[in-house]
Amino acid sequence: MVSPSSIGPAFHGSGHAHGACIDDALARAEEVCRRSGVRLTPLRRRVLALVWRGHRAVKAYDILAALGGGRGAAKPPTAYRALDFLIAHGLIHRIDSLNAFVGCPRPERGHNAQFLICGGCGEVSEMDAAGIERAIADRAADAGFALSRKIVELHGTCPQCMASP
Amino acid sequence: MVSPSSIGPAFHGSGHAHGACIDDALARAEEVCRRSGVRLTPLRRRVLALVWRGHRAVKAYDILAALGGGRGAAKPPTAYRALDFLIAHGLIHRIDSLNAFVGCPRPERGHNAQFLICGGCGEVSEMDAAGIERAIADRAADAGFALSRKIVELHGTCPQCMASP
DNA sequence: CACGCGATGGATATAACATAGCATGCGGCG
DNA sequence: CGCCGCATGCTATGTTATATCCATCGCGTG
Repeated sequence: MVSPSSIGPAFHGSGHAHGACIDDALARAEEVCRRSGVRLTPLRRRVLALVWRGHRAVKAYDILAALGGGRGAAKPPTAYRALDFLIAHGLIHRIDSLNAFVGCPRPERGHNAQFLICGGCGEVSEMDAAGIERAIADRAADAGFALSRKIVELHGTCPQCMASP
Repeated sequence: MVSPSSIGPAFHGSGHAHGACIDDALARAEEVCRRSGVRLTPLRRRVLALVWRGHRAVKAYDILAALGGGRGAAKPPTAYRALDFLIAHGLIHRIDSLNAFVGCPRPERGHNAQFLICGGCGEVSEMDAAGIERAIADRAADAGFALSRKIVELHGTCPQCMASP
């Protein structure tokens, strides 16, 4: 069995009960914030849920549009501030090559991450591959380069999309 | 001795005759275009030279500003079209995490690339590290994921900037 | 030459992404 | 109460990128 938000190169495809993923993510987020002594306010919670609408990267302005349901539409800073908070606490990741955001399935762990991004279905899968990290650390050390942020975004086609074009 | 545009984790710092890097890059580009049967027009050449102004990533709108020297300023599509051409022919790379562009020191080879990006001086160093490529390919294969574009952008501090803060 | 054709790039407009700076409300605490 | 810090809202603006249309140029062919 595979838990709903398991990490690793597990692509979910269309056939899973995604509500559980969202609930799980929100529960983990509550816990992370509680421990850090920061507030997962209703707005931040809403934004987090929106990012978790699927296992795909979500654009800031799509979140903004979803927020602004009522008459007064939400303004960009509202969305970006919430996103910044969620990133700062490791609850979501920014995918630079897409200008978009994806939920982190393991916010409780300070971990390195690499992303597999399917061009077919848009699904993003987060990995923490020790081999990749090691290769990067080795090469940086050779160069005398002190690493801070490591961006590994791998575009391609997931197994499901390979099977059904 | 190190050639001006050698590949690898060689940071250039401020003390090198950069004119040679530019000349070298332009000469390589001429050769690449000649072989591919495409035209390195004056505009494209100018943009390439501008990207090579230093070993740093250059923003599209900075190029645009530099182009628009005369009275009628150049328009965005002019710069983006030239940049797209240069990317398509492997003469420059886009650094997604910076929304910027950097010259490729080895346009003649279809190679994989990883970037070391110094937050101190802004210098970008291109590598082709077999170990990193292998680790990525292995992990993707495990996941049944067919890779297309691989983005590896490593932010941190270069040896020179570590030495002189 | 006249014509058509593909490549190039100029002009206008707009879309998409992101931040600055300031005002307001609210809860905690001395 | 008076003050502070935080979260959120607002206006405005800055930055990055693309769509669409059209003028031009070089070139091969009828």
